[in-house]
Amino acid sequence: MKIFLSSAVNKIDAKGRISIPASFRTVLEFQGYPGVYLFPSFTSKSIDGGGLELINQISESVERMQLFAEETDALSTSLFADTYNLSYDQDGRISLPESLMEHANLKNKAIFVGQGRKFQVWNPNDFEEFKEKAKVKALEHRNLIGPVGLNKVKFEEID
Amino acid sequence: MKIFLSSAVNKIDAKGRISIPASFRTVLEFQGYPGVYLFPSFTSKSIDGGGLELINQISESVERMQLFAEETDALSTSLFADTYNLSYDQDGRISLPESLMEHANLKNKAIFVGQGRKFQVWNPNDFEEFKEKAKVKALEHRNLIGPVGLNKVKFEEID
DNA sequence: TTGACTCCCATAATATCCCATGATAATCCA
DNA sequence: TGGATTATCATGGGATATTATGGGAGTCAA
Repeated sequence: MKIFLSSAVNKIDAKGRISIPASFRTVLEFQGYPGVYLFPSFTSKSIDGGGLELINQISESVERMQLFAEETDALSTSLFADTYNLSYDQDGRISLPESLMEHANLKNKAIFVGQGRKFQVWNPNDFEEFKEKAKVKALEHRNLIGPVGLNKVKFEEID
Repeated sequence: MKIFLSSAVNKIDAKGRISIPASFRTVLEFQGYPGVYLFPSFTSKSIDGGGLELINQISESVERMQLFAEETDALSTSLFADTYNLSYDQDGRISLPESLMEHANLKNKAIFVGQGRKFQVWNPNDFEEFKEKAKVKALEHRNLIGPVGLNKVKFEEID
């Protein structure tokens, strides 16, 4: 499996540890590194996460931008300054940095949400709220998605 | 056989397992991966399912959408967050995640319905109901399908 | 020494593996 | 061709592996 799929609610224990879902760990290790990259989402009260692939993509796009503008220094600074590379223990757990916990409003539970080439970590309640809105938006743009939920098939006679 | 055809009612056992019809497994394996992708249907109380081809189409669609950055998060969330990649055991059984069981109102039986490039999983009773309504609609749009009763039919994708 | 962080082990719940069975469909062969 | 043998399939259940999670003990630094 090469992409982050499905979602799971896990507990944050008394020591501040939380298990990364096993299926997510499989993807991370498939990408060649036993660790995870986390940073605060720009657009929501959640944490963006991924593996080597994600961080490489980000690095590359930042470098491309820096060829053209000096102001991107600010961007890359804030991007990389708040990005953490955490390795998990043999049971697959990490302890989240305080600043990320705060940004995503995490208490004692968190939901890991697969998003294809990356994933997000949310406060479960906040995520429910977001998901409702997301569903509406997705339906609005459903025609752009393609065959999901539709059978775009043409029937044609053969002689 | 390359497409999902016909339908079958199977049992959900005490452990929550259900057999994927053998003919469906043949299609899935033809697509190159021993697993199935399932997600709640946008438009009905059923589960949409397919193989690698389906998930690749979805992934590609999301990639294309990168242009519309602000919608991307919402879209990829509603597409990937509830999508499960389940591999079946050597007897061809999977155990359905709670959230899918709930969405499709599944208890101890489910019907697998072939739909060409994908398939659906329904509560058998709900499906009967749906079929009645579908029949009415089909009659209304009969002119779009062509002569009913023809057996030489070609399925062709539309892009 | 205190607190933060690992490493390691225990455990309960769940998922998966493996084998058995009965039913049905497919094949074979005299 | 018809009857018997083989495959295939859905399903049940015991045994084993995996997963998330709790907690003890050791390490390190201030």
